[in-house]
Amino acid sequence: MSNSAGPRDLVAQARENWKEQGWADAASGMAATTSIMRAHQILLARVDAQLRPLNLTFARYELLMLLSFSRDGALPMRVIGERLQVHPTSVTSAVDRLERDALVARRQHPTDRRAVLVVLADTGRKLAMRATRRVNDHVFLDLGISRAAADELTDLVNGLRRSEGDF
Amino acid sequence: MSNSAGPRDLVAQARENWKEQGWADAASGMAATTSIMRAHQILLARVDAQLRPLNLTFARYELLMLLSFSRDGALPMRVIGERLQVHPTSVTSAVDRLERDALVARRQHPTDRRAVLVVLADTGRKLAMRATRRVNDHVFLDLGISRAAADELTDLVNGLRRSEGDF
DNA sequence: AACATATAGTTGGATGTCCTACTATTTGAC
DNA sequence: GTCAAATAGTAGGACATCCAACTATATGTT
Repeated sequence: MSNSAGPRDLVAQARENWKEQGWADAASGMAATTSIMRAHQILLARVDAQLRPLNLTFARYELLMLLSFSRDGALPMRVIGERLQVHPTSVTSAVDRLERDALVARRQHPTDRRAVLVVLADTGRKLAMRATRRVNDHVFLDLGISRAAADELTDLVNGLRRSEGDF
Repeated sequence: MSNSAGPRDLVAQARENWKEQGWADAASGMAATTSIMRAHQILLARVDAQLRPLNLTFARYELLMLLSFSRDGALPMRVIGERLQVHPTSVTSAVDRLERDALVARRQHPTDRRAVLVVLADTGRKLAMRATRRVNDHVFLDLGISRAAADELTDLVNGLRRSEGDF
């Protein structure tokens, strides 16, 4: 019946389906999960659209920013993976591409010969600044929801992150 | 100084960095975006962990469920892409793998020779049911936040989706 | 010291997402 | 009716993510 024209709320639709099937007690979790997936897709697309002209992606941008905020502009691969909470192989992949573009370089760790230091190059630092201006101005400054709503969103996700042992 | 041991809140850390750099007005958007990225990673990992034993992923599970809720257990590729809000090539990719596992089949569209109908196989319908039980019981039923919080989260994301023209 | 165990990174492979380009078919304007 | 423009799918490619397996190095226990 709500099958008129135009875009419906697909999450609400799914929630109704869940209730009809007798899974009402899982509906909130399903709806929240589906919502997060869509929010991720929307925000990643917005950020990547701003970074594309700079030949960057959100993953690589985050890595550059992490380095630029670090004391020496250099961190071991392992620490990068910990901070960004991604798999070691994802760090390898991102650093490969950043190094290919001469934005970072791999260096020997001074004391641990297993470890690899990733050092931020000047070009990398400058590009990260340009990228930040773009994402701040065109994405973060106005997400399309109020600043209070954005903060609430962050708070609610904090609960989820806590349940995952993030802090 | 908050550089003690143990896991800190990396989003909060980033927010502080943003303020220090004079980007305070973009901090809420940055924090919310980063939070969504992490929430996505957490929830996708939980769901996929439940689906892996069934040889499914969230993307393919969603497609199976979409078909199972459809009137005839069949939809054109284009409609699937619209409903799941993914690129046509992502639908092709998912259907390829579902078809490989004999969970769906491609059929000719009755009136449009360009179009492809994806029809749900019995095995696909049964597997979708098993999968739903798993994700409901082990993920959706308890996200690690209260049901009210999950609903608030969905509401806040609704604002973002509205700003994207989702409905 | 010597060996078992843990840790740091990389490689190879599977999957998902998007983009661009291309083919086939349908629609719509003239 | 004809032909340009729109639409449906697919192919190929770039990237990101994870997992499993492997190498090299460090640690710690005896």
